[in-house]
Amino acid sequence: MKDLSENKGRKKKITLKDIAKKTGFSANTISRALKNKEDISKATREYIYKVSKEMGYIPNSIAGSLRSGKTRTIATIVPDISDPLIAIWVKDIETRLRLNNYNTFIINTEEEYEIEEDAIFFALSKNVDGIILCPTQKDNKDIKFLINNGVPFVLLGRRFYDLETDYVISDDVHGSFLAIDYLIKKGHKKILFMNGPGYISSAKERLEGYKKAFVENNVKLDENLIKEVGNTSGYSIKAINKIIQEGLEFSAVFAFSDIVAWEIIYALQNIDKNRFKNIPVIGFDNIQSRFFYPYPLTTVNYSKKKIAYKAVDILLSNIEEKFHDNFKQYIFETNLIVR
Amino acid sequence: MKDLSENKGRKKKITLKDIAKKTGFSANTISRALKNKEDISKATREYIYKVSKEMGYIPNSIAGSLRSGKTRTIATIVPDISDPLIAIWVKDIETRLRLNNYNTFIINTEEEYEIEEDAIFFALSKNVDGIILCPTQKDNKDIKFLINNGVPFVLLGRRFYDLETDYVISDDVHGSFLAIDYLIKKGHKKILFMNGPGYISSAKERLEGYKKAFVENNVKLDENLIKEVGNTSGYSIKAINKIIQEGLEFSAVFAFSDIVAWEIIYALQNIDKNRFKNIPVIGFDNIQSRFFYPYPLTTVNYSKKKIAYKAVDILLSNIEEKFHDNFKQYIFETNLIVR
DNA sequence: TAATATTACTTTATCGTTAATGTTAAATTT
DNA sequence: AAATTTAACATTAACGATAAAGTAATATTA
Repeated sequence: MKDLSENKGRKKKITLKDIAKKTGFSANTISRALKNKEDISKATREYIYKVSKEMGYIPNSIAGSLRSGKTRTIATIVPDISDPLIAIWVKDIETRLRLNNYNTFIINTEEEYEIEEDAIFFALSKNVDGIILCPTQKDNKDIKFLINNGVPFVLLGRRFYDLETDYVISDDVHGSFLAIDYLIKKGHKKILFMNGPGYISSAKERLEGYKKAFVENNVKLDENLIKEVGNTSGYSIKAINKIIQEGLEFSAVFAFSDIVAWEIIYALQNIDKNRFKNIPVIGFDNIQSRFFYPYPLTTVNYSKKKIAYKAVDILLSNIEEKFHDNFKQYIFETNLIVR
Repeated sequence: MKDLSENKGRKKKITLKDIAKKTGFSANTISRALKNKEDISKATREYIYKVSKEMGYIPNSIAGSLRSGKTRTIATIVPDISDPLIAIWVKDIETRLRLNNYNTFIINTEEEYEIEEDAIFFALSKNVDGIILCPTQKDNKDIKFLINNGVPFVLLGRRFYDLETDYVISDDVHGSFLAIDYLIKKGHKKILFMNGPGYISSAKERLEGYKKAFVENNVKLDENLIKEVGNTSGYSIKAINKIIQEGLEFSAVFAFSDIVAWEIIYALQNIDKNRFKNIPVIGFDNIQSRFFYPYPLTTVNYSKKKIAYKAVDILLSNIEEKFHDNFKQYIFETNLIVR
């Protein structure tokens, strides 16, 4: 940071060897001194620190990783970093990892299994110490591969029923139940459920909570009101337009996510502001927890920070402990925020 | 992906040597075959491909990088990945890089210069081929360091006036001018400007556009209406509350970003829905371009995808060309979206 | 005081790949 | 038929760090 010379080409990188030559110690001693290992005298350590700083030494962690077998790098594989929920998760993951001297690279799967598979192989070829994965769930071969190869990983937000893995999720059944219970107690019986794709575990569980609320309130459930929407931008708008065109009746909407909820509200306003103005729409995830959107959205909340941190903590403990026989499976509580 | 054995420990990784032993060729030949280099017969190449697939070979790119000096990895250093604008940028960056067989890791600086400096050193120690950086601009020592060490990098969204670098930004002066010109032509004279911190180039330029619009419309500008807000969540809410308590008069608001605009609208609604209902608030960035929020926000738009892609393209061309004497500086056009 | 332990190092080997150079047999040219 | 080129490999060394094992001087203990 001090040597602002005129040299425009890439400078020769300083290595341990260079510091060794300058100080008269061996490269190994330099390494051990800079890594605060034992068997180095205080004077030597301080001297080596001083010289390496003067020389502008930047350790080559690639080389270190090759030898040590550790990269202190985690792959975070998610559907889409530009989804606000994912972005919030990833932010907290990155922060938590950084404070533990780990770093992460992000890969977006775009909810495509092939990209997920590529991402995992890519991660392994980069010798990551572990993987945080929000799986597409369109297949589970790659997850089996991770299990069989003993790669430390943790699932985020989704889980498999036919595979034992570590995971961190929100209590989707309960969250969904709370939302529907609230609506039913407000007198709604025809609650349109714009759920996510059925192969995603969180969608399965939110459906379970939806049904449970009808059963517990002794209200008959109309299966026609249960819809599945994709997660591409604008998908829900088209879906709700079609639903309304087809003449389906409903008095409230429960959406798979806040994003879907926004689209529904957006679409309903566009179709007929007055006609739908008394139709409550409830979302999921409370992505407003860190933003202040002027539109008050009732939504199912849970601590995204806790989920992200827990995922990191589980992964790092697995990496550092090496062996774990009992699976670490966390389900974080959900509550309803009425706005 | 096929060997789903019961082995729970981490499996011995297959190396080029293992394939060499199995096939009878040398490790070098295996490497060259798998990398589609020359001087390998078609039959040999196909045979090696087959065997390496059967053995479940995953290349150790750490080792390859150490030897070749290339990592095909880019560091993306941004203030906060959970900011929707940044998340959109980063998504497009990751996609574009992935399609070019590069990958990226993300570091959040939280707008702190020390973290930015750490991030850059971290990136260099990871031997990245280049850096995409949205700088805090609280200092520029690290940028000078990058320049002097010939590290390929490109600035995203912000630029320095006292340093020649590659950068990609939006036309902030013009975007800001458009917004204010629109408001003035609507009859507004007291336009509160909730700008970003003054040391950020985009804030400087938006202020320039703000002033320009007053000059060109021959309207006297009240310097008291120019405020700077921080970028932590909720900051603008507190700021606008204070401004209103102090009795400052204004008939319209121009915000540094959509996020700030949302907070302003949120706060105004909270204070007195009726009193402020005719106060237009204009944002910047059009983060709704990929979402459908039900609240119509007038905002300055530009192509976030073009900016992100251009940043990647510049960086990769710098990496691959090695030498570039003329700086690549792109300013993308802005327009006003009235909602 | 001899035996042992400790301190503070050094030396050597190795991680897995790939760049650079070397080799051999067959094909081509003269 | 001798000389030269080419194809298709193999061998060696190196990237830069660190783990493991070795060593010499000094300190401690029996």
